[in-house]
Amino acid sequence: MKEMNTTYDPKAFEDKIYEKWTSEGSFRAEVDPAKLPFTVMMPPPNVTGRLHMGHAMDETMQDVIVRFKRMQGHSVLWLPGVDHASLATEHKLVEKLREEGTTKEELGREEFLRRAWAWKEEYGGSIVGQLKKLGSSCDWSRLAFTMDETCSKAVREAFFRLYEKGLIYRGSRIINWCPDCKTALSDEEVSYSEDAGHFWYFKYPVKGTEEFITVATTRPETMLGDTAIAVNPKDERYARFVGKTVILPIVGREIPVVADDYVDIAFGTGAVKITPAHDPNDFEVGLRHDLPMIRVLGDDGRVNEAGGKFCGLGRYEARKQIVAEMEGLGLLSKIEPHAHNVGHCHRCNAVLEPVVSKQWFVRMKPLAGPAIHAVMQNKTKFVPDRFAKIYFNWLENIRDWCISRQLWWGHRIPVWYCADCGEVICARETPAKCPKCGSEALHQDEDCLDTWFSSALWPFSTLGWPEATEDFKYFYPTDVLVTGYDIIPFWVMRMMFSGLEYTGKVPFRNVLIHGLVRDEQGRKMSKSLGNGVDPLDVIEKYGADSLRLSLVTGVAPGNDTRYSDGKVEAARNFINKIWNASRFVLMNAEGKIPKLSEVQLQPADRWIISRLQTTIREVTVSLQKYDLGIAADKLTDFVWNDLCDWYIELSKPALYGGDPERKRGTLAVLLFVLESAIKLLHPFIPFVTEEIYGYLPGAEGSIVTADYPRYNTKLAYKKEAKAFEEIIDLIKSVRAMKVEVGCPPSKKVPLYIVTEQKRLVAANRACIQKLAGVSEVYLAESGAEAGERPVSKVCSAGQIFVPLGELVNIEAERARLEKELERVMGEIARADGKLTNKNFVAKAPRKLVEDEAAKKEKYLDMKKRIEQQLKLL
RNA sequence: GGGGGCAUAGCUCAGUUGGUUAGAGCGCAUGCUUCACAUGCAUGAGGUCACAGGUUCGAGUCCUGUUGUCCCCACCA
Repeated sequence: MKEMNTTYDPKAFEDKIYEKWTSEGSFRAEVDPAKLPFTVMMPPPNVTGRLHMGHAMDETMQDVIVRFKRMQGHSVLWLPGVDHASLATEHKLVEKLREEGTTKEELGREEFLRRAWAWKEEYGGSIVGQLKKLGSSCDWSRLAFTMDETCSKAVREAFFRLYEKGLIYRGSRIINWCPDCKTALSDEEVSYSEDAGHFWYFKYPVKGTEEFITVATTRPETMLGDTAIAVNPKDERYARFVGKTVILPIVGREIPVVADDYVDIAFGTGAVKITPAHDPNDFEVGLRHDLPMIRVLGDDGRVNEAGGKFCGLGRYEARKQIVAEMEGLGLLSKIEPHAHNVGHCHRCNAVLEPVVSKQWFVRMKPLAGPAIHAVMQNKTKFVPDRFAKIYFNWLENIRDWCISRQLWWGHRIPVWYCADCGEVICARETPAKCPKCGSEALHQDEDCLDTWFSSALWPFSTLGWPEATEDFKYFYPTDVLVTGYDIIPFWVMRMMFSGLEYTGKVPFRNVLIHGLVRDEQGRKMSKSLGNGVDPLDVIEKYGADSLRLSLVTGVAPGNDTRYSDGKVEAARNFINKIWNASRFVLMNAEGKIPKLSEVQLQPADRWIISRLQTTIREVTVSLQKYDLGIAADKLTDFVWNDLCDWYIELSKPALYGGDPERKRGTLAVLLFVLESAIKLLHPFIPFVTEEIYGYLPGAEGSIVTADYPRYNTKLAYKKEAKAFEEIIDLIKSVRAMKVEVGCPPSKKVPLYIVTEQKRLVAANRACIQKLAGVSEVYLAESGAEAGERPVSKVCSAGQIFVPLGELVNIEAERARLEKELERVMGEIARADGKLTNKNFVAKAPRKLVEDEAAKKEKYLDMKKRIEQQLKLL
């Protein structure tokens, strides 16, 4: 046997073990008709990114599930991948170019893309390395990238199909425009924050009168594009103006006063300036009243030619000058401070401009319906199910999805325009000529697709769809998607409707939603706060297993969790415990160790085997329900308390007692329980369990593909285990008693036990001596055998007595017993309360009533004993 | 305005379909160099489960309301 180090040192083996797994192809998924598939698609991290704590938790959860299923005998595919992250990557690249003193326009599309690919190669590889550090057991031979050939083909196919069905259209709508990234965004990519702003009240002169209509605005610069004033048709204050015109100050344009229900009489002045090209509501008003749309802000956020003399000014400079000029004209009636929600770019945080723009959209209503139904019919289940509500809420209020981006890094829109006849051609492959006029003067749409358009296809594009590949047929639909609640609108929803639309099936049967990993004070980890913790630093310090375990323990599904070094330390300490328990077993395991079935089991053996069975059942059930936190908790409890604190201590008399057969039997039990525990733990802490597995005599191959322990009724030993609990209780009682009376733990005292479990106590005499710190164990008929005034305590097995002679303080002892009596009386009263309640006896399950009665008996017995003892004092 | 979460020990959190005396980790107190482990062992203190009603034989758990707190969506120019 190789020697194990005295302390757990993850650095000594984690990397080595991952290499072994890789070289042995342990995570290779096989299409095997004899097995049930189990498929998980990894949410692809962005190429630009570095793994953060959120990823670490997400990956750990997936890995736990996947390793569990693999050990259970499924043919597991956990498919890893990387996302091209169109906007995020391009944004970073553009910044880099700026530092180099150039721009993407200067480089040109081709050169820019060449650089982007180089960037991808560099960062994509680093993400893979980080995932391996964590221990992720994914099939690297199937590593996918959202822009690889297979995925790109799927994107064109999907676009083509939607286009043919009329579910993709091009149109001029108000979209969110980022003047920094210079692209359109979808509604989901806008993050709102409350910013301090102002209301500027402008007076617009009514033509042909001396009167004014006052309007308020938060964006004065948009007045350049005003094409009407709207009032509510029921508003008597303005009724006489409807149908008249006002003269737009500075610009001089004559614009109508229209009546529209959209205007809230009670808000502001009751009159609204209408800028159809720069506000979604105004846009609608404009359509209803057939108003011209005048766009006054260009793509760079500067006023354009339509803005006359302000042309070329930045939007805020224009705002300043316009306000000043209005004031000069005496048309600024007041300024009020006003906090309002302003949309910011998800990526660069710039203030967005709503502008009218010609973009590509996906018609969402027809796609949302089936996606809602599938979840209603439980074809896909959310875990926890409360997230289904959030999902419904999104889909029921969904608006068309703007999918075009004015970017270069991404999937180019598969649409071509004929320069000669203007025909619009959507095709899977680049067309050679115009199908209408035969012209070869075709040019492809300049824009790219929203990154999420390709992500939406991830569960099947990675398997080769639209081809009916073996992988696709075998591994699709996938079993579970693991992701954070913040991604539901971006991704979960879109994969759902995409899967249903293109494959006719839900893309996954379950969605396991988790929360965010926050910092120690509960704040979101963010770059600006600088409070992010790098998982790799933690791994460096504590090892990957400790990080993994700390990220799933004490976490309830869907809830946020806080990261803290303390939690990782606790996990590390636990793993060190496992390590040393293994070391203890292996140090003693010499010679040939018999199988469990060949051994004469002792009461303690049956107890630990029984506890193991219970643990197997509980952990298996929890994992099947994706309750990782509960599973980890049960395992920790079993290994630390039952195995280490009790069974290992109980085994020592047998190991060192000099009876070779007893020793071999105990070792058989120790090895069996240890091996089972290691297997149960493996999904959570794969490295250390693999390392320990390698030391176990008789263990073959890798723990990765070992059989997951199964609950065995024959090994449940329910009765025996319950009986043995009395021995444990007895030992605890002796220890407590010694502490209570101030007897030093090192002082060995004789122990007298009055019990009906004579055989059980006798069989465990050595254990009681060792664990309770007792010199001799006597089976007594009464406390009198322990001499005059022994200290006593009742326990579930009966009553224990220790003659402590001069150590006993009569008064203290009386107080101690009285306190105990009080507690017992309380219990009796409680049980009595239930048992005298006719309704309880009649309606509660019989077992419960019986238990309660038995309990009362037990406490009555205890009461009697304590009272007797008090009399003797 | 709409939707949702959370409120349990000093702190961080678990608590399965309602059912023993509500748990864990950390922290705290006391005592232990016991031959796997001080990254440890033993013993212990600490909780009106936010509040008020209701359903039930029985509520931390289910229902209604209140308060506090956080998040998401929408958004009035």
